[in-house]
Amino acid sequence: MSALPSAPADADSLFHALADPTRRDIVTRAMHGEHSVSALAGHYPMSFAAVQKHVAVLERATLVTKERRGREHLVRTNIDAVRAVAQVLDDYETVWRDRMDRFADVLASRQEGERS
Amino acid sequence: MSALPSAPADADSLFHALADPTRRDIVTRAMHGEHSVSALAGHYPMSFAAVQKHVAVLERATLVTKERRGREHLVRTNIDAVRAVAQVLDDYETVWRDRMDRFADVLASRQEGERS
DNA sequence: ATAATCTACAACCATATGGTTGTAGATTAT
DNA sequence: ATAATCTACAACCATATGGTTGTAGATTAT
Repeated sequence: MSALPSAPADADSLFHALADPTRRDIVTRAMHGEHSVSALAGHYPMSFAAVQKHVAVLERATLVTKERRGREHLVRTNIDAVRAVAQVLDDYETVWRDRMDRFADVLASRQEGERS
Repeated sequence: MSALPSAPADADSLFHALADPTRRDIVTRAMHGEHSVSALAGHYPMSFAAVQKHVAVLERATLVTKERRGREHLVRTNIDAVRAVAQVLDDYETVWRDRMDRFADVLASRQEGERS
């Protein structure tokens, strides 16, 4: 569907980036619209530098991108990276489901055996 | 569907637990069947104690459960916790989609205005 | 009974992480 | 031109993290 403007980062960076409530909140805000780093910083009880670091972590994980507009750097969520993480989890789900199916097969063939 | 044998942990613990390749591998192995902690430890180039710590992190995050069988503690993946993480990401996806829909509406009504 | 196996946990260490303040470079506003 | 705003980054600090070895308690095997 969408082109790949930046290949998603490794699972390590992605999960680590999402393992912080401030960063998850930034991802949510940056989905609803563009925000400068200082606009974002205004929402959190910490220094601008701290928020800037959080944005940098998200950027390294490809979860957000920054576009320079004048002296501001607008932060935007990269939904493809979110989807990449979801994909990892869906893969787990698939593995689980396959295993359940095989398990059901074994049970079924056992019942066949008992019946005959 | 499935009952809740243990309420999933907070998103912080869940994402953090998944942000390590060894732990993700343990989750995968423990989906395919039960493994004792030492059986798991055999697969990784680190001490038993290190693996035991990884299992403890996964257990605190509710991603695995341990059931004692004799002197062994069998580790099993809790698929509901995996689903809980997937849910968080699906929520992002939903928010994004809603935003896209509203955006499309705005564009459509604008075109209406131009046509009339 | 004794030895071996499995797990838990303490103590320790190096590095990563999340926060701080301060300085400096770009850009915009006055 | 000068001041204000926005961002980047260095230096620093306390704590968390991922690893280690060692000790000890349960359980199983001999």
